[in-house]
Amino acid sequence: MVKLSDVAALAGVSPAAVSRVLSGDTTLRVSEGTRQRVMAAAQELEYVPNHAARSLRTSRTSTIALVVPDVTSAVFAELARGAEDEAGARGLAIVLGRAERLQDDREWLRRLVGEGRIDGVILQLPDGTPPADLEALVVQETPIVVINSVDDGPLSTIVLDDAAGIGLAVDHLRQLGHTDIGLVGGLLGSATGVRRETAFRSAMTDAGLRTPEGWMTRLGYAGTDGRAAAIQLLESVSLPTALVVANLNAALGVLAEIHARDLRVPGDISIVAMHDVWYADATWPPITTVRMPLSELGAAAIGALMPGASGVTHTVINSPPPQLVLRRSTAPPTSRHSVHSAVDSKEPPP
Amino acid sequence: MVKLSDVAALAGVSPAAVSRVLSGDTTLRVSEGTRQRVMAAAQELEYVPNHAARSLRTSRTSTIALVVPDVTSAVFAELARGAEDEAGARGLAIVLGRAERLQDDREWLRRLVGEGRIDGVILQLPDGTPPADLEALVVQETPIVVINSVDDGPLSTIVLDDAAGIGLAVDHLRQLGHTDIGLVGGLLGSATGVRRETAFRSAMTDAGLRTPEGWMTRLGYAGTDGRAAAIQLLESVSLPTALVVANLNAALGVLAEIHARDLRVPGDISIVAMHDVWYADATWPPITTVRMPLSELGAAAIGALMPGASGVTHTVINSPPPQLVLRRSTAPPTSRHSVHSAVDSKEPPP
DNA sequence: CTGAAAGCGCTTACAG
DNA sequence: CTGAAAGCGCTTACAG
Repeated sequence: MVKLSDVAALAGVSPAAVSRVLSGDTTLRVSEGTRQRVMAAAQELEYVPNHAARSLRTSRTSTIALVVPDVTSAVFAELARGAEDEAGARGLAIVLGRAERLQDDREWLRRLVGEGRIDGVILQLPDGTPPADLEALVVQETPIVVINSVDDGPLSTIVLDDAAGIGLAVDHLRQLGHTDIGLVGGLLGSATGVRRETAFRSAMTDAGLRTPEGWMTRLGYAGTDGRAAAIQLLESVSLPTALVVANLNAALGVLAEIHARDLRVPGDISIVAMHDVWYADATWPPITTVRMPLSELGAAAIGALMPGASGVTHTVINSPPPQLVLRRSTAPPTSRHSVHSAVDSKEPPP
Repeated sequence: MVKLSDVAALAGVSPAAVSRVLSGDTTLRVSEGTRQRVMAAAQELEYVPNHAARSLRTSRTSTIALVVPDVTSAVFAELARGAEDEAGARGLAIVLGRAERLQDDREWLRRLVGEGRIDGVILQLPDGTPPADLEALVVQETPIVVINSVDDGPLSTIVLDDAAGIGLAVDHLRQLGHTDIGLVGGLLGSATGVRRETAFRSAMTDAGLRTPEGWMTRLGYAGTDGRAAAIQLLESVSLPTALVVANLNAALGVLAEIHARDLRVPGDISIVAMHDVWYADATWPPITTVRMPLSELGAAAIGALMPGASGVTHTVINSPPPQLVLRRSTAPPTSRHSVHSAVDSKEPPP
């Protein structure tokens, strides 16, 4: 490997001068002639600075850890792309980690940080992580930003504008004429799940509608969770004419169960799901979704870890705003449901 | 950060002694008493060696780059898990990269290597990468292993046992009584696609069956590719009673198109797909798949980059062997197809 | 405007 | 059996 002193020798200057020229200079204390010679020499030798040496000297690693609970989740791919692009633009590398490790091997992140291998951590918490586990992370002096999970607490957070996204979904169904709308929600204890359910309730209230408790499930974001939710919902006495599904993964399960019962989407029931991923367009019918700014979330997370960023902040990403991606899983309700059945299903005591 | 000399001071020995004790010692030239004192001191101070310093000294980084074309692909998640577990066990970190970057920014990998940030590269090539691009990678002295793509050439390769997987799928359909079997294949120019098509042809031949060219498509692995393939297939004069789909992603698209035409799976047509991913169980009907040892592939790739590994090798992962995951998309053919229609569709010249 | 020197925190021949 | 010393390749006060 060619090193600084090689370039210096070729350019006829000291290594220090080369270092200064190549790093863009602090106070530009180099003559133009010298600068030219140095640049030419570096180019000719294809000089690339050694990362370990630089890191040892500066205590900066230009590396960020991206820790997520589930690489197969609907949100990961786009999130990772946003983070990667931003990282690339800043010359940072991204180290991948699974959030399970935080539990399986509590030393893992601590070791990564302790070894001085990373400048910061982007962390998406598994649903329902207790606040105590958050506190445990805070001790490390490495900056951490928690994404797509909690939106307050002792660590910096960045979340999506869940209220806007859910609002869009509800509005869409309203405009189609639906009044009986159910929610397939996230797991009880999921921070995004809570935000989305709250947003759903308030959007319904704003529209002058009510949703019986029986039309809202909280079983989680996975495909099987959606299937379980659909089983539960479809056994209600009365059915909603439309469902807002808080995550596209769950929507696949919902769709499967509806098919299994020989009901029709959107004929018997309309579906809108949060997050737009390729397979929303590869199901039958293709699913109408709300596209959320996930790559922007990823990019913002990188930004939040840069030296400039100050203290603990709580950010909501709402640019570009959530966008409805219209496909074929939503349509006006059919006349089968002629009665406005949105009433509280208060069951009599047994 | 506590450093080696701090531990040495507390233990009353030289830094050199601490280094030797902590690194497991070369020739164990330390008295038991000293070793105990050193270990105790390191533990008490929670000493973690600085990675940059060690890396600068040893020229090893304990970091592997994992470069893939598509994080949303059916194979990525499990592959990454296998690689990550193996890496974790060896104390390595994994840096994520997208294969697009190899084209967009040809400097990227070169820079990563040049900076001395990685010990090796695991690379899954985008379908149809020309061999010349492979040669370009070989110049770097950092070990590279190409996975899940080509199975020979100037770089080390690791692939799945595609022939065994496809054989399993064909056998399953045969046992159900199918004789008219089509193939939804990978992109023309996809190395795995070619292997799977070859395997399909030979499995059919072994079974004494023939598949007309019109029942074999080569449009790619994505969901939309599967949809396009289904459109093409379903417009044949005669239809096969079953399809082997070379990738689960494409199978979603196939399923969607079949639904769109109001045909039934498996009533009208059976489907088996390669790769078992969560959404195979979240569609309707759930899709029968062939599970391939992807996490083992990931782990093997890490192993292939370790110092012990010698020279260019070409490996096929076949343990555990591919496994049929029976779901509801396959069934015996219905009597509708009474005639063995597997004949070459040699069209007359126009 | 530029160079000589120190030092980041390790590891490892080389002595003793 | 253990220590003193050199050096990995940088960056950056400090001189001049």
